[in-house]
Amino acid sequence: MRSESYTIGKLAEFAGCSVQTIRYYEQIELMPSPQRNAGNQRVYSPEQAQRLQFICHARALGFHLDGIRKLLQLADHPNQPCATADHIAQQQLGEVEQQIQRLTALKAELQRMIEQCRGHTVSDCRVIEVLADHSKCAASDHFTSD
Amino acid sequence: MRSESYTIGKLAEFAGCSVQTIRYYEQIELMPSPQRNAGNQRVYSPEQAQRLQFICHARALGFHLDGIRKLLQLADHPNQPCATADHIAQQQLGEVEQQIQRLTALKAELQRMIEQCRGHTVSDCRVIEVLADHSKCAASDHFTSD
DNA sequence: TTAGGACCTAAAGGGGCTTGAGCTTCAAGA
DNA sequence: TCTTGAAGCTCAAGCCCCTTTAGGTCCTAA
Repeated sequence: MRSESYTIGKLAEFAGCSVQTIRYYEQIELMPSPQRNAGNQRVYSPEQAQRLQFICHARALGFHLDGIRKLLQLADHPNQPCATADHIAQQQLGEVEQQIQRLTALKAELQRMIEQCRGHTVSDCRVIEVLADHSKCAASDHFTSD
Repeated sequence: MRSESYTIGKLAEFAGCSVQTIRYYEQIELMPSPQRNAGNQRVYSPEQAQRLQFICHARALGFHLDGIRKLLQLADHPNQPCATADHIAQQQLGEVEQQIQRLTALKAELQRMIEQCRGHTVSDCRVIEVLADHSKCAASDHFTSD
């Protein structure tokens, strides 16, 4: 086994995911089936390691596996225009921004709930009160979004 | 059928969830099995409607069903101290804050990626380049978090 | 009466893994 | 050389939180 090849464990460490996840990616054909050694264990090439790193990085950025599949196809054809990649990234950015907005609204409401908790018994606890009664929620707009 | 009772459809509308979701909550015993009318259709009381509203509101705030189950138990015992409810809400707030931090970092990276895309062919597209090479990612800290 | 909307059950699907059972292989130390 | 324990293997099921599908029954209004 040459130094520039990886066992599945080393590859997982390199790319920052779990061994099981790698096998899962192989199963759904996001990663190619690698070579095997004499004992039937997977042996990965540096190119395959790169590919997995790409996938894991994109996942960490929140891309869906579908989007990643498209990006990988693009990466395999470097002479095509990159409008599609840009589009996928833009879409991802949009989703992330929406999610941040939504979470920021939730954070405000949670904070208000917690701050107002008069804190003795459940019966005068704002946390439960607010959850029980939608109208006591100051910023109820976010329920309609998404 | 009295005016203050709900069919499952009306209840779904009232609480802001789907009919199937209500049946699912019944199945996992988050909602009680309601009475049935002569035609075996579910008939909900106002109390049950309140309970579902509580659940849906909490879900909209991102609480897990497990946490909601606990909150519901608390709500059923109004004379207990509310520390547990407060704790669950605090925990939820912490998770939301972390998520916002993570997403904000991702947003910055996505924006940088997109802005730098020189935009002609895939071979000089920063989107793909950055995804392929972790070291080209300026703020790579967030991969270790969580 | 009839159309069509709302309801029923049971089971499968989905996304993206994770866990578990029950095995084999590898690498390092005694 | 033997042993031991980590790492690997396959296949299947589980997880979260629903959603979808199939194939029916019931209700309501025209």
